[in-house]
Amino acid sequence: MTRGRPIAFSPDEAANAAMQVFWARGYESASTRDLLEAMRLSRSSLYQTFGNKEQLFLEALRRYRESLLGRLGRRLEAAPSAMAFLSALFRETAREAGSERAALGCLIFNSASELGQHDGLPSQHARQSIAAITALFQQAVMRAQAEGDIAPQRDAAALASYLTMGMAGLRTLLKSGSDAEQAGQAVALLLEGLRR
Amino acid sequence: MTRGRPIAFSPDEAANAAMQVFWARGYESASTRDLLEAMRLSRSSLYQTFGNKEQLFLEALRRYRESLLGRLGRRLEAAPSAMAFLSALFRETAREAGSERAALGCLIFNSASELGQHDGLPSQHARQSIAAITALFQQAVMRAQAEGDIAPQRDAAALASYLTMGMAGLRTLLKSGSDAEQAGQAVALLLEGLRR
DNA sequence: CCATTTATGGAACGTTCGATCCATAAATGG
DNA sequence: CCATTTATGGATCGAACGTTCCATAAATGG
Repeated sequence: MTRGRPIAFSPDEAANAAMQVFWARGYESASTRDLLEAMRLSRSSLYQTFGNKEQLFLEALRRYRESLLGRLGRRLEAAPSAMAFLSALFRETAREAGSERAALGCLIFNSASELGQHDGLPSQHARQSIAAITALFQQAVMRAQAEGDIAPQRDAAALASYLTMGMAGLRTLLKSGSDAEQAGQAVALLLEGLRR
Repeated sequence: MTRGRPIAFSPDEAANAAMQVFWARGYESASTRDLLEAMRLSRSSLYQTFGNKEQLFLEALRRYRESLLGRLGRRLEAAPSAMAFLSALFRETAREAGSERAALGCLIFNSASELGQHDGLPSQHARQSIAAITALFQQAVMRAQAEGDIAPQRDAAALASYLTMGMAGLRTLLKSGSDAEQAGQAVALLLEGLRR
């Protein structure tokens, strides 16, 4: 059917490489040179395959979100209890303190902070991604209520917002270099507030 | 004593105008054109008076930090109780939801998020500013313990980190456009965690 | 009023930005 | 093997970036 020279790179791997660049450097600060180098393709191929920088970012953010939510969703399903899932998630994140991983932060919260209330798709998608995280937290909270770890009369949506706020704050602390003790203490208190 | 043409602008007001620009647009995204327009002076005057963009940012961040900490310190002193101060601070911040003020966020947390663990003075100063906020929170917590609103055996430093994490997260939520109900619920839970 | 000092406005610097275009390379189906 | 199709590499675009520089304007002290 198709004729012509076949593609010499994997669009999938290229998009993942772009995601890493946006993750490490932010939307605006990620230059097309940075992206091309990491994606290992030519300018022509980038623009032909992904449109432009904004569309490439949207694709990177989409991949990040789906990957993150997929991973968390599976972890939540596999966890012995929803509370165990939440505890482990926050404690493990706090334990990243000082690492390169911690300095990266989370692409979603990074983007939300960078893009704020801007017009345009990148900002919109970042906000929707935060909402998706909150929805997952609410799912976990409701399961924890069913499992008797959280009082059933408590507002699950409110607790989910509380957890999203906590994770956003934790990511900010880690990005600004707070140590494992500080992050761990803050997370311990956050989780205490969840149980009662 | 001094001879020559006198300055035609107030360096103080110019620095405050620059602070507003960095606050609204971020360090990298604030262009010299933006700054000059807001500061109402010429390129020459900017570079002669403030050195360069980095030094101007450091001055803007210094002003923001001193202004914020000064204001919070006075509010804490004047408050009937440290717990009342903390409650009011977080509740009022949550009530900003949806406003232009909320979309701006906090210059310190904005900068910490944008600059992360970069080398260089801007990143360092942003981190130190966060540490200063945590120190103020710890002061408030210790006073609340002395006043009987927080159990004295609880770790004041840990509670301060918890509050800094909460404020950082709250600012992120507000920046990404969460509504007053969501922010208010999250803050209410945060403050509950403080009391016990 | 003049010499001196400093501020000002604007031109210009080299670099980098995202994006476009075109000639060429490389594969295909017929 | 050829006509066709598509990818590739690189030159190039105009705009914007932070910064420097210089001629000029405007005030001062003597």
